[in-house]
Amino acid sequence: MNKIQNMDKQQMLSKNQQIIFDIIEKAKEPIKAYSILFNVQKKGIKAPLQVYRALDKLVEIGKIHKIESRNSFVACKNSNCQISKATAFSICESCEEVSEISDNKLSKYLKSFQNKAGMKFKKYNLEFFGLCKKCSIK
Amino acid sequence: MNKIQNMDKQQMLSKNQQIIFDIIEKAKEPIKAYSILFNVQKKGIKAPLQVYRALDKLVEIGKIHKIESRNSFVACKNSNCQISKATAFSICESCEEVSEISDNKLSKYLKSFQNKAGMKFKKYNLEFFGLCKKCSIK
DNA sequence: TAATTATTGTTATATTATAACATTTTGTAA
DNA sequence: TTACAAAATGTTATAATATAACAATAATTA
Repeated sequence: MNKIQNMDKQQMLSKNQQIIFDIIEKAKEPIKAYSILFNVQKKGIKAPLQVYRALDKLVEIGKIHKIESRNSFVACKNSNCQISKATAFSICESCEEVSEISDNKLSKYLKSFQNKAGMKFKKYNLEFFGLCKKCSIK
Repeated sequence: MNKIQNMDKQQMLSKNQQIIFDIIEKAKEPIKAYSILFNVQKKGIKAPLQVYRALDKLVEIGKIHKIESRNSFVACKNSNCQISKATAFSICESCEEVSEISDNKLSKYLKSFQNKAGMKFKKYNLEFFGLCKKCSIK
């Protein structure tokens, strides 16, 4: 029995997937693959590839997202999987705080957006950059 | 005299910047840093850092954009600098074709978007993924 | 002309990610 | 319940992407 129940998204996670997901979920900020590796070495996960394989799977099933501009990973905050292929984040360029944006209007607008070239979109990722409230006062 | 006139965007490019910009502009597809390096070695640019420094500058002034999900670079298709901080691309997951989207409604919508958390955005990057026309027929 | 800033050159190294192969575990269906 | 297929794991090596640190030169400005 290598699968462990995880109720959140009706998805069974394997041992390594669960270990790595737990690390990411506990982290208050986006976390990088090699930082995850460092954190799980005491649990027997020794090689980068073990981490990357779990990350790939977790991204695929929408439990985590990759912040492309930062090469880092965050747990999905939307307990229902629905928007795992439609992601938006705000990123503070000063403190590097990242939050997932859930705005129905925005996601509706972007989902319905169709390029003039006639491309059918399956997925999008949007990253906003600026200063968060805290950093803009300073 | 280390600066060379470039009329497009009223921006003087240095020797290395111009060499590297020319490569990117000529390329029909997004091009990666080390591929650029390979292409400019005959012109005396030998080290990755020389490429990355030019890329950083070119991104900063909006002559090129980085496709974050692909770690690659494309020349900006909008001759006026205006939207260099507001970028949108469509990416074919099959043939990897990338096109820059210029849609006034979209950019207007996103520029005016303000996060509920009160963050002021200076910049955004949006990447759509799917199949281009050609690939969706196959 | 001096001072400042931007750019270049160079070596070394850090960071991020995958290839290739062997093995084990899990799910499925005869 | 066995056999087959699919998914996950373990391991070593290496590829690909990016930056640190330092020295020198060129361009701009005061």
